[in-house]
This record gives sequence, structure tokens and C-alpha cells, in this order.
Amino acid sequence: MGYWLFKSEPNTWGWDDQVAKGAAGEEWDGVRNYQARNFMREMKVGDLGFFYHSMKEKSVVGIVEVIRQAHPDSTTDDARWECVDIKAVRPFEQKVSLDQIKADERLADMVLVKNSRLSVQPVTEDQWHIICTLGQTQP
DNA sequence: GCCAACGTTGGC
DNA sequence: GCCAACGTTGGC
Repeated sequence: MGYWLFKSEPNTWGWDDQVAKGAAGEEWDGVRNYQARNFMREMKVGDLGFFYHSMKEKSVVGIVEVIRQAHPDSTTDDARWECVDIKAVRPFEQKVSLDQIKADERLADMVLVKNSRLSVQPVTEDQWHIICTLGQTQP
């Protein structure tokens, strides 16, 4: 089981948009960064991820599940870019802010802290459980 | 809204 | 293959 973090600017694509897609989910398209793409290639159906709102909100707001492995990104003809499909699983009872994450020394190694610009990131199992606890939400 | 950091592009 | 220039991201 892998754990990940998906980051989006809520004005472009937010948690509410993801929830509206229901069980059918949606492509996590538009990624044009090799590191992020490589992580998506590693994802397997059933892997879980955090849904993070960047910019104004800067918080983890919910949990998503990978429902389709990496496949060509339908928003480009460029064969280099691939994406997975994800669906919303459940919202966080309590949003976990970037400030909270930075304040917790157990989370100091998170990619979110170290390389805030990477839009798709791996999360360790320990980090996963800590943040779920902070969010008062079942892993 | 600004700007630093980063990744990508393209000229040499 | 190097590196300067450029565009984009995202925290502040």
C-alpha cells in the first residue's frame, strides 16, 4: 500500500470538484513535471493519498484513492505525460494546515516541507498516520 | 502582490 | 553538454 499527496490550487481544481465526481473519480491531469509523473507511475490501484489545497488555504482537506493506474494524460498529445485517476474517499474532520505540519517535528522530513513546489509527492506510512490523527480522521 | 526557488528550454 | 534565460509555482 502506497501513500501519496496530491496538491491543487482550489480555484483550479478543489476538493469540492473532486467530491462532485463521486465514485467515478477523475484524471489527475495537467502534471508537466517529471518527478511528479514518475511518482504517479509508481501508484497502484487502491493506494491512498492526501488532497492538499495550496495557496490561500494551505491545508490537507481530505483523503483520495487511486482508482486507475497511470495512463496517457488526455489533456495533451505529448506522450511523455501520464496521470492516474483518483476519487474522493472522505473529508478530514479537521483540516490540517501547513503551519501545523511545519510545527510538528515528526513531519519535518515531509516533501511538502522540503520541496513545496512538487505537486505529487510520496508520503510515508508514519507521516500518513500522524496527519490522519491531526485531522481526526480514520486512515 | 511580490519574489525566491525551482524546472525546463534553447542557444551556443 | 553547459548554462543563461525564462516561466511557473506557491509561501509569505
